Amino acid sequence: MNEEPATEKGRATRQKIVDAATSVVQSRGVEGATLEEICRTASVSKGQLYHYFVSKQSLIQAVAQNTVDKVLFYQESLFATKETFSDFEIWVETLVNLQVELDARGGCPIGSLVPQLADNDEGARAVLADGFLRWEMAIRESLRQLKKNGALRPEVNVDEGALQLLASLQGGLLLSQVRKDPTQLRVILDGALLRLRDHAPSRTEEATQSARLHSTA
Amino acid sequence: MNEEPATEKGRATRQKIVDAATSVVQSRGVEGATLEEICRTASVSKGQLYHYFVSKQSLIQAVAQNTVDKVLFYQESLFATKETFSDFEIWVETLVNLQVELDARGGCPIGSLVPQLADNDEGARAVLADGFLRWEMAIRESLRQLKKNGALRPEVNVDEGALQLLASLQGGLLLSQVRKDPTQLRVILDGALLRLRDHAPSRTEEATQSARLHSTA
DNA sequence: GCATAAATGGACTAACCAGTCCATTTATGG
DNA sequence: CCATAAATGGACTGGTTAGTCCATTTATGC
Repeated sequence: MNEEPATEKGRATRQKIVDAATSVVQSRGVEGATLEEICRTASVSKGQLYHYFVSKQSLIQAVAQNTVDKVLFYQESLFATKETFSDFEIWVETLVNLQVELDARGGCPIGSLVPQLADNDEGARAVLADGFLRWEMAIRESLRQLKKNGALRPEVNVDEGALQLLASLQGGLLLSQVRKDPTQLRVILDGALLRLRDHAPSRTEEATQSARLHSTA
Repeated sequence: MNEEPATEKGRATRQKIVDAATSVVQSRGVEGATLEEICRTASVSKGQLYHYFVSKQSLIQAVAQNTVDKVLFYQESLFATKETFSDFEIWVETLVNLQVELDARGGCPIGSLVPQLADNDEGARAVLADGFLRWEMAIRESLRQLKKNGALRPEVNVDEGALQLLASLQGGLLLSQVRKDPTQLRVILDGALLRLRDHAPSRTEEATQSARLHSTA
């Protein structure tokens, strides 16, 4: 479908275009993003864009893939080491703080693309669905780790838990965005963690973990 | 901003335009919806459209309001009588069945508009935020009723519960849409309901304390 | 039924947009 | 260095779009 760059320079230019397009799509939406603005943002000519992409649609699919890769690179790093419940609380705080910095704008970069692409572009839908699957698996592995460490009771269904946590995150980001209030995300995610936490070990250990969380702030 | 119809016929025409626009926006997106397709769908001329709306943006705001009204008319009816927990389970089944009928397309009509409008159109954002508030209040009232009937323990925080349920619904619809699998919504909502029934203690105090400690930025 | 206002139909425009085309420049491999 | 391929710049086009304008038709109130 697309021209694969043959040289290093070509690959760099292609990536520059995809990054610019990702940024423009994020702020203007898929249909609102024009190739002219993308070219201007990337400091690239129209000829270059069509040298690397056969159509706007194929560029948009690359944008979807790029968005997924960026978000998951970050999220997978956050989920790399999750041993205790307070690690998850730190994760929540990290996400809330990010939304504060962004002024609650943008929502989830992946989630925002879903209503615009899922029903009209099967290729893009598959890319986004794959992104959410990777995300869900990262959460699932972390919960499994927690269980292994005894921070979760064996009866806890980590598969369902991961899916529900991801859904709460998506809904939380949506509500934070529309209400311009990042603290909504905290209340929502804390609630989602709650059910898992009900199965957490004794109050004493919980207090220790809580203390550690608050002292590292 | 808009011309208010002076006659009954005028009001009918205006509504016909808004309904057509709502439908077109749902399938093509805000930017993808053209005034020509809207006029064709409504069987109305360009002159009529601009007789009732000063711009595309003001039409889109009317679409947002119309979408909110339609969804909430339906949802508020569903929440009218909620006495027991199985009433909520029926609510979940109703929503899942609706998504099956729709082939998991469209997602939440209100939620889908958020990424497209919240950051670029303050008027539309306010309309959507108000819609979610009404929705949250309907859920809240139902939970309060449940509590009154003894189906929920007195310690349950219905305010947080309503918000978390709404977030799970939004995230669940998003994931169902992108995965083309309506059953995702059931797993997600059942989990959120279970959380309320099993009555986890509220973490409000701790959450606010955590917020205080972390929001030094 | 008449004067006035509301509603309607549709041609028209200026701007814009995705996509084309091709001449020119730059890199690569032998 | 030379031949070839890759990369670049940007003018151009045909179709589309939001928005305009105005003549005509239809309704309303007195």
